[in-house]
Amino acid sequence: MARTLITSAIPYINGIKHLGNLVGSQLPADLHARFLRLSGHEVMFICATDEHGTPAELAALEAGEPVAQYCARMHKVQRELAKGFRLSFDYFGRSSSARNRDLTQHFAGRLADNGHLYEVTEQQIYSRHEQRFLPDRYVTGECPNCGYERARGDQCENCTKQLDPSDLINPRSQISGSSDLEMRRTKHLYLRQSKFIDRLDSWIDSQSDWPTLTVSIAKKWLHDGGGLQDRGITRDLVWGVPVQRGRQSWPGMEDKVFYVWFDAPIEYIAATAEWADANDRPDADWLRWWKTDEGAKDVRYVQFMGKDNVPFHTLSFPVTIMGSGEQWKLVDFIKSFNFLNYEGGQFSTSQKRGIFMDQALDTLPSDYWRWWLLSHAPEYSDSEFTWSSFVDGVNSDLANVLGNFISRVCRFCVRRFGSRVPEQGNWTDIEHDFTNRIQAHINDLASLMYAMEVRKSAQQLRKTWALGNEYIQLTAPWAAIRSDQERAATIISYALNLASIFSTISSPFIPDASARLRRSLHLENTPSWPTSIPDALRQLQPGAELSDPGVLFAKLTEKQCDQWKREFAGTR
RNA sequence: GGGCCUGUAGCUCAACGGUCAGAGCAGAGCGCUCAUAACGCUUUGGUUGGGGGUUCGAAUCCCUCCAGGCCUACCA
Repeated sequence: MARTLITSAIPYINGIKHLGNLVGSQLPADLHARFLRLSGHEVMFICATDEHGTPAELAALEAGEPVAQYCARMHKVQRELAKGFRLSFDYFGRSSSARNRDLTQHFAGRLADNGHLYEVTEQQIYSRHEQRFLPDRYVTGECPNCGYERARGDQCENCTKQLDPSDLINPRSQISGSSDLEMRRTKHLYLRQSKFIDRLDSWIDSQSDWPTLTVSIAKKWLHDGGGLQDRGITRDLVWGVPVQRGRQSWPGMEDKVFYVWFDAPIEYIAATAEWADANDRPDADWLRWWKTDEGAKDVRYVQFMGKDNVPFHTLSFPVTIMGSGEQWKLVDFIKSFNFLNYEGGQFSTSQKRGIFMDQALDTLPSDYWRWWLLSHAPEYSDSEFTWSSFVDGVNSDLANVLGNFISRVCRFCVRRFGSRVPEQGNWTDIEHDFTNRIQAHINDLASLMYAMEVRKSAQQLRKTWALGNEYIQLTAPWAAIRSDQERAATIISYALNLASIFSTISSPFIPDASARLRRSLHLENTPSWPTSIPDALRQLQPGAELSDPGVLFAKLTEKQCDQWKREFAGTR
């Protein structure tokens, strides 16, 4: 059996994610995981919260909570929202877990043993008032270049000049406003990424099928300027994985933690271990997904992420893996996404602009969002959410094409055949023709789904749904039943079987509606992807009960659309 | 500043060197009345951002200009 390991970029802990975040990794990853499971693949689908780093500390501070407590609370919130959107993770872990601590320290130890780490003593801004070191961007002051007063320590937003915090005139802490700052010496560990340029280069070159976006970002980092630079992997923070060399302490590195981008991707591995722990399974059960020398040779590993995450997944994390000298699985395919915009601007977490996951679920069931977002996924360029487009898409695709097909067939059956699947007689040329067309459509759909062509898959699925209405229109059972009861029975049975097929092939996009439809057809909710459509069209037993599923998707009104436009116009 | 990406019908997007540049939505006409006033059929919309070049042939390759987006390594 084919095995696929799927990871979605892990969402940061400091708040509720917006729909742009959702469509950029977790949702398409879920689509792929659901499709592969339907197709009989063994799937391990992993996600987690990314909990370390300065923004988490600051968010906790703002919330007036200890950071560990804040993260635990926000993890639960994000986990519940993921459930609300029906994201079918096998495990939703935490980068603050003991498993990730141990693995992160293990990797650091291996890298050190293999000579890939070195110590650098450098000057860093320290705030005496807050008793903490400040990351460059948390220092603000006057730009020496253009005089802009709120320039950040890493770059001036006004003139875009790259800065060093020591360049700033009248520097102060962005966090407290305090100007009681000084330069302090501090020692950090650097990862020799530069040593891996050639290896990374040939590895990336060997990936002939990666998306342009993924490859071009990786290549730019690899070769621009002086080429890939070494990167500091430790920070002077409290909240994070304590710096250790495996199980050993690291002299001179006490009170330091690993950089969040060092431990975050390791959490993909750690979360799989957390999955094993949570299910009382031995280590071998998670290692067989990750170690090629412990059973993972046949695993295909696919990552989903937004384009901002690409450098860490194509370069830094692979260096961690390669540098360990151990047989950890490298990624086989990276599916990266552009950004989703909102009503002519950007979705923004910091400005709280757009629609956030909790608000979305309070407004409409998850299937509505899943369908629109996936059918408009920003695959090849940024794409745009507007309420009008959302309402049009939902009404046209879900209510009119799919929902109405289900409704007209089921209700006809309930009224004319007493809520039982009628006998399916011989097919005419019409049925033979439609069966061929349906088969071709579903074959194409399967190819697109396997290739992770998200928008095209949605388009193809919609085309397949439309065949249902075309069939009903052409065969006109309401006319047939007046003169030929048996013919009408055949038509309705054929259409009901088609509805059953739809419930299966649509389930990766709209799992709830699919399950509801299966309940009305009294089918078990463990479908598998149909390979022989002629057989699938004779699945339902004549005489089997069925019930009216009701309205699967309510049409959205212009009034609602206007209201939402107003409601979500400002910031939350 | 440098790099990458995008610009195609009113809207959202396909086509990535080769039959009249396609699809959905919106618009128009016809049909149907089982159904969520839904559905089906037909149909109107494009000098492919501007200009130049390469080629037998360009939306597609090259140059240039214009517009938008993203990244630029201590936010994640």
